[in-house]
Amino acid sequence: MSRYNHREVEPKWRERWARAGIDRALAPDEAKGKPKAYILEMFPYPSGRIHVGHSRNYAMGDVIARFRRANGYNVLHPMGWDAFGLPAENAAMERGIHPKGWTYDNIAAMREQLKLLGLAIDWSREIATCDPAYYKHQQAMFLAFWKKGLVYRKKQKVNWDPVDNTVLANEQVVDGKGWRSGAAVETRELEQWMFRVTAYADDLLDAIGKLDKWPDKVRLMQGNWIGKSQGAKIWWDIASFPPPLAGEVAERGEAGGGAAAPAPSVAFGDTSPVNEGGKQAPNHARDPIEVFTTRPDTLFGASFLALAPDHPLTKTIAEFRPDVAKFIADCATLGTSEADIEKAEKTGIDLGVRVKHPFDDSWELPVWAANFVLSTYGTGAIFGSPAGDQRDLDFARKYDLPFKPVVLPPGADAATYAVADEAFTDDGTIYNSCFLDGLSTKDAITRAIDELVKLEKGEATTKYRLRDWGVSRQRYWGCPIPAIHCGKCGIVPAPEKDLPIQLPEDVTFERDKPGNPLDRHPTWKHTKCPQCSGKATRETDTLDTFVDSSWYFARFTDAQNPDAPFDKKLASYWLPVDQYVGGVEHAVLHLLYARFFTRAMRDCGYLDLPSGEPFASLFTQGMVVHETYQRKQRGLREADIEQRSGGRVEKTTGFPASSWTQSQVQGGSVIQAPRATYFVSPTWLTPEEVDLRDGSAFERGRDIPVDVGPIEKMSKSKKNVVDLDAFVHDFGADVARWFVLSDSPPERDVEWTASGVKGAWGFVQRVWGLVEAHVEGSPPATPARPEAARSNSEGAGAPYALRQLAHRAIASVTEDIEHFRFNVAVARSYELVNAIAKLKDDTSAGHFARGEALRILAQLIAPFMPHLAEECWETLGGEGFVATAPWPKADPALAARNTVTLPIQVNGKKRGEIEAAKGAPEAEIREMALAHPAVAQFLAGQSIRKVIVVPDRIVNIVAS
RNA sequence: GCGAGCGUGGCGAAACUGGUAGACGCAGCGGACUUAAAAUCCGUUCGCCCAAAAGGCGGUGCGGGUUCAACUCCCGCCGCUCGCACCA
Repeated sequence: MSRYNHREVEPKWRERWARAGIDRALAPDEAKGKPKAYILEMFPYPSGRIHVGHSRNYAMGDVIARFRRANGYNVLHPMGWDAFGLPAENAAMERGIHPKGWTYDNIAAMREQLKLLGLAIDWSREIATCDPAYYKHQQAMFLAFWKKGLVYRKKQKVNWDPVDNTVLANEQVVDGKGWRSGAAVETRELEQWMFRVTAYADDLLDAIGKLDKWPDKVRLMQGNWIGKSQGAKIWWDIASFPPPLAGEVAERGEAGGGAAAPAPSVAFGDTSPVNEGGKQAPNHARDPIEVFTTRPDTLFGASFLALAPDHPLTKTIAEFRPDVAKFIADCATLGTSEADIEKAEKTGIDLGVRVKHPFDDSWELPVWAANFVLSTYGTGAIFGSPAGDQRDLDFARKYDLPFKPVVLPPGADAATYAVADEAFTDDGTIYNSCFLDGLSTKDAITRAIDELVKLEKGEATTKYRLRDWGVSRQRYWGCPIPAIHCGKCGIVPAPEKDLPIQLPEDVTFERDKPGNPLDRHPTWKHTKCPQCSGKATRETDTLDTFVDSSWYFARFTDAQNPDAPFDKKLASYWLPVDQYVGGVEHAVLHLLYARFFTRAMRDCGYLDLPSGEPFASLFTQGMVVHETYQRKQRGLREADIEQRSGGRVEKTTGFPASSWTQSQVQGGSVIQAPRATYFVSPTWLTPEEVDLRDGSAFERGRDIPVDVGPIEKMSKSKKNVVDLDAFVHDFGADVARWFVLSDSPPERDVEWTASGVKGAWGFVQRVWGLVEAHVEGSPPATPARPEAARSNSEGAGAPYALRQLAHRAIASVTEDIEHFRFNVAVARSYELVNAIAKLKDDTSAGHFARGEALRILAQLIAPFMPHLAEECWETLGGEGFVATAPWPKADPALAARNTVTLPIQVNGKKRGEIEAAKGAPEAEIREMALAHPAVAQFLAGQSIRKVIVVPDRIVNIVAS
């Protein structure tokens, strides 16, 4: 018996598959009635090298793709590269190489690595988003969106990442820090290119309900992100300004402020003004204050208005009131991290302004500025209704503002009910509220809005947390935005015939010169205005790379089309993606943008896809995690680290690291390590550099003890990665694939361990051993007797039992793959192998059963371990490729159980078992159960009160 | 704070719409083969009681409940993970 040699077998089959072209997706007219299946894994960023952690995602998609193909589907399973992005520029700065060279080198290396895995990918459709042949179409699409009014420019406060020197979308800011750099995000005012995602806010939200093959978690996250709330806008008329300032403020207001620039240009005719914010400057001194609320029913409980610190009126007042100016400044220094928000006290300042209550002209309320009001949500102004909102109540108590309850909790007595320290925020009955008295919360909301509309003091409205997507990035390595700035004509679209607008290759990257190399380029941006032919400059911002990944799945349907992003018919045939596989980290960003983009493409005529949904089914897989290792440093000890911020002291235990800098310490808190003068940055070691023996870890070859750190997601930075090439060389791609799918449910993380690898390796050898033994063993003297092959219920004996088990394995594995229970499918395969190994029967019946079971096994493991399966299939005399052989069908007669083992319980405890024919009548079962000796013994001296027979399941006898 | 998910042997985990808890793998233990080891194969492995077997008792984070029957359903806690977060 020879050892299975993956080093020969694996490349051999990959070559044969490639030569036969079995992975190519068929054109719709070639498919001849085959249903289509578009299987896609989130495409990788070409960061350098692939490690085994990446392989899980692709292995899962590949199992599904191969399974669908075996089941007669026309499968599209493509691969490409999300190739624009910052790491390329950082590499350029660090190593003086060009981002393009770096990216394409990485792509070449990673393509070879992916091929090593034996994935059934149609490589003829490979794309890279940095290829002008790709981004040309993206630029054209940008122009089409622009024409449709889905693109505009806006001067707005943006999230500025001071490390990456670029703007971030709201979705890219996590806990006040850049999602990539981790640096605290600053606020800047910049002219931005925007995508009007909010145009689809309602549809994006409603359609979530139809995405029933998406994880609930992701649907929930998207719903929260869009954050729809229905309520009312209310306009509060100004009653008075504080006397000394009133005249002055009113006068300034009269002058119109002049802050907002006039709209400079209109592109594509009147339908789509490219600049927003060019409206008539509001007069903050006279215009009513607009407030958003979801609870207009509590209007009679209002006791104050509160404005955001950066609300225009607050700013206006601040010009005359140093204390208000100081308040604004104080609020600005406050951090935005969760810890800061939690600790920050609610503070405010009376602006001296008074407004009239919309329902009662004589009722005047004070206007405050308050730090807890957000300028970015709603209108940046609220009315405080302390009895019905905890925050308002705290605020009112602190500043001695009045409050009265207006919502009576169910069952409470109006005469005695009072609000103390807890606001009542639920629904109830309205009282103390004039014409709303006696109404339920729900009815009162409607009634209040009706009244507001009648008085022209407000209207019903819907607010979203979702905001438009700012796509401008001040970076080089991205898709150039096809727009031209002309002194005369304003901002005009680049002519379509000039696309692609290509990135110049002769650019410089210097660490000390932040900013955009495109902007610095001596000639690139200078061009002619397409309208007046005068001197003009190109837009030097590039598109957020999330734009690139928002439509790549559509490009795959027609990847090499030079004239269009894709053929409408082809895209309509393949889309939506039937199975999308990727990490949860994209639950909001990428998936939301892609959903927006698909709708926009549909509405611009690119696609026939009524739903606008790109991904019919989504699976979010868990990561591969691994222990981390750190070199022990002399003098480095664990220490208690005190972190003070505000009045609170938090103690943590850890290693003080020199990489901690003040800027990473939020809000002026101080990190102290009481005994520590030994700040040492950790030196991470790769698993290869570490020897594990006797439960301790040592640096390989040097016998220096190593600290074993927490188990974390495999990542380059922590070095806890296992390189794919080396692993495949040592153990083979099949072992890697099998292992990442076997140990944990796919949605959960799986820990990469040496013992797990050993198990997978052992399985490969065992399967091969059985196949070889079967083929080499002396064939039985007589040919298989007919009864061995018969698939009816008359069979008996060990060979027949094996046949039954094999056919049950088919049924089970098929179900398991359908439901993404790969770990269970793996367990079933082990059971089958165990059973095959156990059959010691050299008769022709045994031989026949073993051969059949082995062929079934080869087919069942083919999606997981395609190389091994192929080698076994061939050795067993299977026809063609196992990869393209039709998926086995379980013979119902064999898979079905004709007898069942029924446990007999007495009072819920198992006391015996009986064998009964499947579907045997209840009365018969009952007799058998009561006759069971052990059961009878338990029943002695008791009277039977009830016998429950669950057909083919269980018998429970209730006795006392 | 709000929302979601999870909690099962030494470990990763199974258990279909409530019906034999711990399939399968790893590690462990015992054995075979070997001069020996590795590899491979066979057996065994939730805990407790009993000399052993047969058998019994307990057992799915904790406390209650529904049910003939609960890992599964309901109520109340505890713990962990993730997401959102001063959202008006």
